[in-house]
Amino acid sequence: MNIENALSGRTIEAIYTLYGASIEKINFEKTNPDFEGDLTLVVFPFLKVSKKKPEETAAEIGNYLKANIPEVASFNVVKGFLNIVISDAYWLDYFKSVDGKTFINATLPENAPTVMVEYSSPNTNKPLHLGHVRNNLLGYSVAEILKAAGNKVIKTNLVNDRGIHICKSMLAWVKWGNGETPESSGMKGDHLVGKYYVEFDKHYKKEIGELISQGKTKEEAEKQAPLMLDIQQMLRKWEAGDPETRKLWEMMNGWVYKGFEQTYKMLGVDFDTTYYESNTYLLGKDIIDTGLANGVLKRRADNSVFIDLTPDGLDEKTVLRGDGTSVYITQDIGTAVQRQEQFKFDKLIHTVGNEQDYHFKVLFLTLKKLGYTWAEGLYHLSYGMVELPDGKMKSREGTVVDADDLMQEMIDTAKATTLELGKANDLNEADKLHLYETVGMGSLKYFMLKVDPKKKMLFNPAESIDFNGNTAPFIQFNYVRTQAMLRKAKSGAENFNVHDALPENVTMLPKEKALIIKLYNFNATLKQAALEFSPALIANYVYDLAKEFSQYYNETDILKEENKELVAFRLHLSNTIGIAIKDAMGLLGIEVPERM
RNA sequence: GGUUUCGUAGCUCAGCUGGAUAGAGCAACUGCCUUCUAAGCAGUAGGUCUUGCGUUCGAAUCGCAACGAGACCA
Repeated sequence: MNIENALSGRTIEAIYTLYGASIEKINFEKTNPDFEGDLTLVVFPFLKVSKKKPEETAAEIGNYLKANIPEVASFNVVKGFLNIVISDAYWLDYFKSVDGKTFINATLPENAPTVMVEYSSPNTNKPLHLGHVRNNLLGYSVAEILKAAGNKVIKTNLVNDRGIHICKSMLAWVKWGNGETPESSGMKGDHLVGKYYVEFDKHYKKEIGELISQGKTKEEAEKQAPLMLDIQQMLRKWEAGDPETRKLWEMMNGWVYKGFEQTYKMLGVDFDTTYYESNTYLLGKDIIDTGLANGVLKRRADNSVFIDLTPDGLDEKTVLRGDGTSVYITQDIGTAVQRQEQFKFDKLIHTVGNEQDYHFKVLFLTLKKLGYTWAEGLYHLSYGMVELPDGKMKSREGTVVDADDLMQEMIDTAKATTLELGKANDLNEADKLHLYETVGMGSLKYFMLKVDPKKKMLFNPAESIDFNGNTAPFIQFNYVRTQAMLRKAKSGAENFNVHDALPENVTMLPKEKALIIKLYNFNATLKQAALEFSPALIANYVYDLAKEFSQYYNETDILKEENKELVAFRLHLSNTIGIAIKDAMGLLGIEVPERM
C-alpha cells in the first residue's frame, strides 16, 4: 500500500495507454510547498512521446491517474508539473496503522545479512580526542542505523596496543615517572600515559636539537638520538616476549583501558568484540605465501613481496618487507580473512578517516586479487577530519581538543543553561544530573552527526556548541512538549490514555497532514541512511520533524480544543511524533529526557 | 609533481540519483510569555551557488578547464 509505487506503476500504464510508449522507471517527487499537492510528476521527459504541450500531457496523465487510483483526490497542472493531491483518507489510514507504535522493527528478518562495523580503533598511548569522538559517534550510529534497517550488526573495535609509539610512553614513564600511577596522581589512566607520550617527545626533540648542533643532518639526528635507539631496543624486547617489558606494557595498557572504558561509557558507545593488534600483528604472512604461490604476488630482488596494482591505476604495493617483517597492510589482510572465517560477514565496514582512503582502496583491491570473493562486501566508511579554526589537531604538540574535557564542558554548559532558564527545578538531584548529561552529550553528538560524514568539519572551541536552533536540545525540547501534554491530558479532565482508540472521522489541518507525511517518510529516510551510511540524513529528518511539530504546537490548540475528538486525535498525533523523535534520536545515540 | 575530496548567505550546514521563485540554524534587527514548557513562534534583512565553457526543454546538481582549500603518495 505504498502510494509512490501505485503512482509510478499507473503512470507507466498511462503513458503506454495514451501514447503507446513504454517507460521503465518513473519518479515522483515531493511537491514544492508553494504549490498545492503532495507528490509531483515532471512531465517534460514524456513530451517526445506525447507530442503534445506540457500542460496537455500533464492533464491527460492526471486524468488517467485520478480515474484509476482511488487515493488520488485531485490534481493540478502548472507548466510541465503535474501536482497530485492524495486524499486525506489515505493519510489518516496510514496514521492509524502507525499510531502509538515504534518506527523501528526490533526483530530481524530470518535472512538478515551480517554486517561488522569496526570503529574507534584507538591507540593506547594517548587519550581520545575530538577526532576520535567523531569516529566513535559515527561508527556507533551507523551500526544502530544498519541494525534498524534489518541487518545483524557486530560492532567491533581494533585496539592498536603495540608498536613503537606505545614504547615511547613506556620508556618515558620508566625514565621520568618515579613510579607514578593513576591512583597516586589522581589522573585518568589514559591521560597519565598520554602525559608520558608528550614527555618523550619533548626529550627526544631536545636530543635531536643537540645532535644537529653537533653537525648532523636532521635525518641522521632523528635516527641516532639515544632515546630513539632505546625505544627500538624496547620494541625488540617486547617482540621477543621479555617478561619485564611485557609486564610494564600490560600495566600501562591496563591503565589506559580503564580510562577508555569511562570515555566510552560517557560517549554511550559499546562493542560486541574487541581485537588487539598485539594478537593480530603477525597475521597475514601465510596468505602472502599462498599469494606468491599462485602468482598474484611477486618477489623483488631485495626479497620484499609486492602486488602490482598499476593496471588499476594504483601503484606497486609492498605487502611484506625484505626481512620478512609485516607492513600495515599485511596484518590488515590477515585480520580481514580471520574475521570472515569467524563471522562469515556479508559486509565489513571500516570507520576510518579519509586520510586513509588510498590505503583501503589498495587493501580491498589486493584482497579481491587474492581471490576472496567476499572482499566485495568491504567498505571504507571514510569521514572528514575535524579541524580547529587554526588548522589540524596534533597530539604530539598538544593542540588537541581532549574528548573527556570536551564532554565535561558540554555537560557543564547544559547545567548552566538549565539553571539560567530556571528549568528542571522540580527534579531531584539524580534526575538533574542525568538531564545535564542528556542535554550536554546530546548537543555534542548531534553537532557532530548532523553534518555529512564525508565532509570535513570545523569545530570552534571558543564558541561553545549552541543549544538553540538546529540542535539536540531543540529536538529534545519538542519531545518533552509531547510528553508534558500527554501527562497533563492523562491526569486532567481529558483523562486521555495513549491506548485509547483513535477517533474515526476527523478533519485534518494542513499542518497535521504535513506531519503525517513526515512520519510516513521515516522508513524511507532510515533506508536511505543505511544505504549511504549517513546518520546526517536521520539528523536532518528529525530536526525537520521537530521543527514542524514546534510550529504546529504554537499555532494549534491541542488540549484547549473544544472538540473532544480533535483533542484525542491531536494527542495521538503528538504521541506518535514523540515516538518518532525518540526513535530517530536513538539511532544517533542521543537520549531524550521526559522533562527539561 | 601525481592521486583524491571539496568550494552554496558574514559564520556553520541542508539541498538525494538534473526540475518550479536555492533552504535552515547562528549572528543582526522587529514583534509575541496571566495561555498545552519561550531551549520556543512569527517576521525583516542577507546569494553572480568560486569562475568560464559545454551537454539539456531545463544545471547549485552532469562533463571539461581554470582558480582556491584539504588529505594521501613521492
